[in-house]
Amino acid sequence: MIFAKVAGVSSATVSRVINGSNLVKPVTAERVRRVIADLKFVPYGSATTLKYGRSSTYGLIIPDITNPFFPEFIRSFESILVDHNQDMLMATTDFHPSKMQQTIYRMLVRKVDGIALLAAEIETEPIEAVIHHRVPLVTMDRLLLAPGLSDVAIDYASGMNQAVQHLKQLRHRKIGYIGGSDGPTISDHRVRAFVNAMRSADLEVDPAFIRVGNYRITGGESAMTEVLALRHRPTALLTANDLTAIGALRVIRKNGLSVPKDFSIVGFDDIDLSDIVYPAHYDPLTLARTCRGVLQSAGIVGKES
Amino acid sequence: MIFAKVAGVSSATVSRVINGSNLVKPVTAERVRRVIADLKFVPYGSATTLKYGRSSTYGLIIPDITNPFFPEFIRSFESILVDHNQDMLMATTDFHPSKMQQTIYRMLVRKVDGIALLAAEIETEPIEAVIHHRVPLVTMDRLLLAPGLSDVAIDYASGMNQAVQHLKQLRHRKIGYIGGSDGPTISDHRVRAFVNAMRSADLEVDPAFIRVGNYRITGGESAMTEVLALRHRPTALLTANDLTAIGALRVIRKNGLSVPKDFSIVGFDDIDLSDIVYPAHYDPLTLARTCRGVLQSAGIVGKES
DNA sequence: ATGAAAGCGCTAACAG
DNA sequence: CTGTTAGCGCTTTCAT
Repeated sequence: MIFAKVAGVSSATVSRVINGSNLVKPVTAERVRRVIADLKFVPYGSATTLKYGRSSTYGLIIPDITNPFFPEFIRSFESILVDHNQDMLMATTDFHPSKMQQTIYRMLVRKVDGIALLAAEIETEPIEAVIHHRVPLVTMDRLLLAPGLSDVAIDYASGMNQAVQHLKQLRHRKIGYIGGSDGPTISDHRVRAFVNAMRSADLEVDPAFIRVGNYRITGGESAMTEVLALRHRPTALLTANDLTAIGALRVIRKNGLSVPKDFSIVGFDDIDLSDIVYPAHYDPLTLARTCRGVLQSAGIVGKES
Repeated sequence: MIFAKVAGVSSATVSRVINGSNLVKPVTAERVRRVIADLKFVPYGSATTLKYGRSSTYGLIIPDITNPFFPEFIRSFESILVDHNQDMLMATTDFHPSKMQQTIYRMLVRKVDGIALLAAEIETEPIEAVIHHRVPLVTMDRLLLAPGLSDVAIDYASGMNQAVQHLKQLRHRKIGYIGGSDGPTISDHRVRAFVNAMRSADLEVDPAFIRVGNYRITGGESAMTEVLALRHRPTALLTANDLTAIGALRVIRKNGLSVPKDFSIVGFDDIDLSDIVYPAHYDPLTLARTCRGVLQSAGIVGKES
């Protein structure tokens, strides 16, 4: 180590000083610290990673950073990481399973200490790779568990009940639902929760009022267009997430109708949007707790803190 | 290498196969590939990083991921990185200089191959550290250059001219401006561009119409509150970015006034918000070009592609 | 209280 | 065409 020679010590001593070992004579430590500052010495993280297989880096995989829910999540997630001196490797899948596979591979190469996977694409292959390499993995709303695989699930039942009750109090009876993408994914849970909530509220579910979206604005738009084409329309709509709500809203406005006069729209994320009624389902606290759950499972945050 | 023995070759050969060297007999290569797949072998990136000092990772530092401009930027940035098999280390400063310093340090430890710094906090010390370690650094709108330091600047003059001309055509004469944070930062450029644009349009600049914000919704709100308290009000407002515009909008609505009836508001980022007039200044193309500029300077993208 | 040395996994140079 | 080896920087054990 070239640097150590300048300080007149061995690299071992430098290492000890940097890691705050108390085995170094204060005078020596002080001298080393001064040289570190003078020479702007920065250690090589990769050497430590190589030696110990830990990278102090966590991977975060999200489907779509354009969905305002995710920036808020990222913010909390990163903040917790930073507090623990960990870095965040972030990647977007854009809903492409192949991108997700690449991303996971790259994260394994970088030896991340854990992965939070918020993308719903149910590709089991890359997930198995993660488990095989014993990298803690936390998914969201997949409702699948396995050794090395945790899942943080949202309590849809309660959220949907809140939303439906809220609409019922506003005297809505004909309530529709615009879900997430078709297929055997998360969205099922939400639809089911919606149907159950309607039953609990003694309201009838009209199948024509249940539409499929894609978690994005476009999905909300096309679903709402379908709804407007119906002979009998619902008077209120729940949506799988807030982007879907925004899309629906746009179509409503484009057609000269208005919220809340002609329709009530309830989103499902508590994104910061005015003019719309939200049950605070994913409120900041819940959000932070979710993050904490993710990181607890990954083992970097203790159960209490 | 334990793994290499299973395949009956040396680690060097495995390395050659992985890196696509043509010095390996096809039969051998095939056999190695099969074992790689069977054993789900994933190389240790940190070993390569240690050997060559390159990590194939780029750092992206932003002030506030809650500002919708940044997710859109991140998306483009990451997409270009992924195309080049690079990873993204992302960090938020939340406008805290100390966070920025920590972040940069951590990125140096991780031996990132380049840093894109979109946060405006003008702390020269951490920036000097980056330059000292010869890590390519690209800033945005700092308008400062140095060896190893590039800057991608936005053409405010043109944007402001577009905006002012647009408002003038709508017959506005009393146009105000809500800027970014106070102090000797970027926002200066924008204010100056605004004043110049007004002059070019032969419109008078009323100092009372020029207000300070903070690039966030709250800043737009308080500045707009001040504006509403004025005896003579402007009829149109330009804002430093879109969040500021949203804040102003909120206050306008809260006071029973409306856009565009009582005020015209023009934001400055082209975020996806309806109901508001935007000159497409940071349109997707411009955005991508900006990213490309950032990455070109960092050396991972060629001048033409 | 400090130094010497080994070893983490990879790859380029060299030897065969 | 393939194997051997050195060395990247760090930390820890073992000497001293």
